[in-house]
Amino acid sequence: MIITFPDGAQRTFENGSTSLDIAKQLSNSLAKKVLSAKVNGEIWDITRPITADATLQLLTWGDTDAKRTFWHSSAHLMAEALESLYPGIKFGIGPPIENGFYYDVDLGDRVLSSNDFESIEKKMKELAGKNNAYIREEISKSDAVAYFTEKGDEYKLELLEGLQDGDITFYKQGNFADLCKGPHIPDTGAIKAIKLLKVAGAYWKGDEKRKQLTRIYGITFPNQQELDDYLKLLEEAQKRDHRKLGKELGLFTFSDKVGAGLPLWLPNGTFIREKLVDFLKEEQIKRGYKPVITPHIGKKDLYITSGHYEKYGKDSFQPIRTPEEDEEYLLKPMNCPHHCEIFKAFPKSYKELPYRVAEFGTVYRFEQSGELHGLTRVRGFTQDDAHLFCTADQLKDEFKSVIELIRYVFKRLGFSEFTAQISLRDPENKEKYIGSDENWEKAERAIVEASEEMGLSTVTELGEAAFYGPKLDFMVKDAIGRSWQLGTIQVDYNLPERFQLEYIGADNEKHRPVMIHRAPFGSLERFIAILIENCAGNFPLWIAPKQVAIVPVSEKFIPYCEKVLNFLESSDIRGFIDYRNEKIGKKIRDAETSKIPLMLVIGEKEVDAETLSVRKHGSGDIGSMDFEAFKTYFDNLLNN
RNA sequence: GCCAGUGUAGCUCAGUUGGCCAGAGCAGCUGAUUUGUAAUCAGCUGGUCGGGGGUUCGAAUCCCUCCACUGGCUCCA
Repeated sequence: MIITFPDGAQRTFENGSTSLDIAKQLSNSLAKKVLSAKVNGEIWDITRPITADATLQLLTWGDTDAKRTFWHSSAHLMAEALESLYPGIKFGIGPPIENGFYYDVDLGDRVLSSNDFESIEKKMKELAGKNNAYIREEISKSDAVAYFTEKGDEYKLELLEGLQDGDITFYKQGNFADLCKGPHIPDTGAIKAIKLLKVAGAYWKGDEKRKQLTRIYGITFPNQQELDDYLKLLEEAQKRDHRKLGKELGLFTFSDKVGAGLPLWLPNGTFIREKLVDFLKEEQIKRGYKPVITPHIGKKDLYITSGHYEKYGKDSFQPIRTPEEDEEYLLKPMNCPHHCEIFKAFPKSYKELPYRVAEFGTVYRFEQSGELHGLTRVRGFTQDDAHLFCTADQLKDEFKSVIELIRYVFKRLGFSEFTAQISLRDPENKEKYIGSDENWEKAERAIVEASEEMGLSTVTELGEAAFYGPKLDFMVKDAIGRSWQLGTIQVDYNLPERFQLEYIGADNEKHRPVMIHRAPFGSLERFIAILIENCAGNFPLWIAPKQVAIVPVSEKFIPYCEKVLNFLESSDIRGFIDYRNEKIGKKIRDAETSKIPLMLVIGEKEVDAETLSVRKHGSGDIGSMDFEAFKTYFDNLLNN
């Protein structure tokens, strides 16, 4: 048979050779490293015979697919260890994930905590040391059902229900057999370094109405060094956690007395926040947005009209009642209903479209208690919200303009790594969505084309659209790899309908506008959280609350420092003098730990020569320069 | 909301199987020191051990409950 390699090279091998055989013939060192193989585009066990001409790519640890194979096999190894330690437990699913793997198990009445990790890891290492082979076995559905019936594992039986006879495989290693389509590494011996990371509850099939299983997360590596490096990386990431830095840098805080999920912005955090708001306000005005302001509450009726009350009313903060008339008001969970009323305040002509109203609107949502998380998931937050009312024909251009804005914002704030996701409706379930087919097609096409024309690389997800329209979301990862949605652009056919929004067209007839919700930051809280983690607290110079620390060598030089401060102020540079009676090393250390971008050390030399001795955060002494040179240096950093 | 874990001074953490008046470092305050590129020295202040209830002669430590936080699950207009 002829095997074609990724570089296009072709070689003949004996029919029935496995990928491992082939690897051995190519190079012994390669054969030792290969974990799985892509045969005709499908990931296979390397011990599985290839029986016809095929394309073959040998996968080693560096390949994501090989890692997945390795971790999938590790999940089986953990399952084997668990079964041997806790006989009679039942298994859900145990897949590889981005970093490691997990297995969902039903432990019966047993409770597992991280205290048990050590004994499980020990057992896993013991089993791994046996070099047991992972053996693939095709099995009939009836035999598979019989096996798990005998074992009493209702979860596996439920999984079997969804599988076709003839399409079912088991993998066995040691004393453990699992329903699994594979592939796996050849044997457990390759798994050298093992670390269990966390336990969590996870609903069976992700359904909160069903039983909660115990999910155990772990990660494994082919050698100890890789594991150590990984753990080190996690540790480093934790230092960037916005909750930690927020405390250390005095950005924000929470108080039990005020309430969970209700952030209190401290002066430094407020400074950054206001810088961002001013920046975006200015950019929006340049792009034809009109700032508006609406109240924090609105009558219940408003949200009955918008439909939010029906969908979220029970799970929201409950209505506030007026003392006498017994009217009910809700804390606003969204700005759009108010903005719809703004649109309706005066009759609109097609000549006024697109009509763009923008508001930094604070909203309140009763998030589930287990969901609250630092600034990324809170109960009171401010959206950089705007609503664009336009005609269907204007959709695409509006989208392009918002994409441009979001990319500009991300660029200015150093978000180089983000993903853009287009969420379209599920073509199988069109009845789940509001709005006509024609409108949906128009809107979806507008999003796809706008993204293409802007050169934005996107992933498209079918069925992820909101019920009221398709959307485009921008996601950025936090310090520990969780992905958060920041910027968003959403088309809405629902609210214009519910609020009976209209404009007069060129034909002198009434028409319904389309509405776009959009927010480049998403929420200021979440955006700033991710910003903190992205820059590790070293904010871009233009938003740093304090830009320059003036550090006198002794108090004799304070008059000169004040002259320096005056100069900074007249140059629009935010400086302050460290007047404390401390040694110079201490003052520098404090400025470094509080991540002040620049320090000016002032002593006798500087006074005599009318210069400044500049020190940059993280880089140390830069050297001395005169006032004007410093200004130039600063401006360069500012515009970077 | 669910599962598991955690909660000691403003911050980071000690506090052995329940047993003197609950400790340290940093921060803060006072004083000395006048300093040349990441921590000067000394003294002092500061805690209803998350809240409430219980067991006990005795609880930071054991039990119950509520609250908050951490990691997941579900949710996220």
